[in-house]
Amino acid sequence: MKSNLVRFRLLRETTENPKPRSMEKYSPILNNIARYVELSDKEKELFTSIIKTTRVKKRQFIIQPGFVCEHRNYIVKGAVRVFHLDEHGKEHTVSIGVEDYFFADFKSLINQEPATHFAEALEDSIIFQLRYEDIERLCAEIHGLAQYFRWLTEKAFANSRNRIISSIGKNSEARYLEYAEKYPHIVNRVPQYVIASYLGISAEFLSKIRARPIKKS
Amino acid sequence: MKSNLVRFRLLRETTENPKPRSMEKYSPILNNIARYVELSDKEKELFTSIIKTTRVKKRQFIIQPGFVCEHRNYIVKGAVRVFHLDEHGKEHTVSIGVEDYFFADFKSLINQEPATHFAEALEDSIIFQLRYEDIERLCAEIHGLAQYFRWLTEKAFANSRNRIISSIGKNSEARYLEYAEKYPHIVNRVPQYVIASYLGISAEFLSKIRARPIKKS
DNA sequence: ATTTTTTCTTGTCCCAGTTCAAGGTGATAT
DNA sequence: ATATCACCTTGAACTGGGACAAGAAAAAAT
Repeated sequence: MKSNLVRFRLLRETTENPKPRSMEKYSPILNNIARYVELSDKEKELFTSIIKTTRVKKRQFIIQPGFVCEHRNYIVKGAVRVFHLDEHGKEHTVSIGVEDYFFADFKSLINQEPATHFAEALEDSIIFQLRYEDIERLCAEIHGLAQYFRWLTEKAFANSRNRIISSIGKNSEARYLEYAEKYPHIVNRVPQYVIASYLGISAEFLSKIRARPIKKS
Repeated sequence: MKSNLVRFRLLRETTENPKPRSMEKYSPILNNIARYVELSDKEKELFTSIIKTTRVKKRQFIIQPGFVCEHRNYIVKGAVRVFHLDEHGKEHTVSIGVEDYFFADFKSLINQEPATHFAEALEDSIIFQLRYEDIERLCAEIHGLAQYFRWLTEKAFANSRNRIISSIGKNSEARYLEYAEKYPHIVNRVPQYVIASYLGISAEFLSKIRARPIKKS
């Protein structure tokens, strides 16, 4: 935190001939950005200067209800799920992500209000964390970055619509098969009860679906 | 279409002393923008110059499957729903909006691919239509506008997450009561079968829920 | 005003998916 | 190696909500 600020100030003071920090570390997220917009070297420096790298162990929480979700989180390595605990103590998984995926309690993040969701590491993971205010400040400054996050969110929003259609339009088996086809790399990497709670069915019933005659995983 | 281009060109040529077109007409959407960002008069001129006003009758389609969703649509007056027809011929309403609401088949819009959804006027309505490329061009030019649409989409995305949680976490009655409390102005304005198909339940069952002892609408 | 269309209600029957319970399997730790 | 924990499977009994059918009521058209 403090060290981020210092690093940032140093960068600004050596604008003429910035000593380039090692950038390979950030190539995953920079490549993601490059798919949408082109940033100058200086903008990349600025952007990477706000990144905090966090290492978490399997089953560790990155976001917890009651605490404001301060960061937009990017998975460099590992797997994370975001879920919600309802009044009956049942878990409802909102998102499951692996490498090259952003996650947050977005309602908490954009309103800077207490979170209602958990984010839990499903494996030992490496996370890039971007503070909310740092992103806002940079988006105000760097037009390309505002565009990047705009497109990113529009894509996420469109996907989310798709998911609503599936969840109210299709039955459990269809939803599972759709998911398994769309995310084959996830379906065999995370526990089944997580997939079940993402699809909105009980773990037991998912097991029964998978045991069905043809087209089991 | 053609006429928009002409108008736009005229504006650019008279930059020094732009003859202000009447802006009252656009105040609903400009007020919406003003809640997030401040645009200069010139930017407002530019923005409103891409707006096409469309009048639709009740039951008319604004978006249809197979056609690319060219516009981001804003409801000035009236009510519109976006829905999807599944393989069994059942309707699934994705969004219901009244005044001061944006709608589109967002997947079609942002990928500029054929739509899979209908948008249908639930009342005689007045719609502002913003072409996809016009918005993209203006967002590239006007930083504030990119920020506006970024924030707008982030809010919509966060809401959409909420809805997923409700749809997989709560039962029909809870979903209906939540909806009725959140959108009281909509629940008594649009047909019940539309609400039902939005909540993912049959029209018959919604009727039964409403007939339940306490807390009927 | 009366006919037609659209929307809403109510009843009966049935099935997809839940809950509870108990046992199995595979990983991790000691 | 064996005990523990995490995860998965299978079964039996139950239930929320769907499908169908038939009518009532409200709105729109003539």
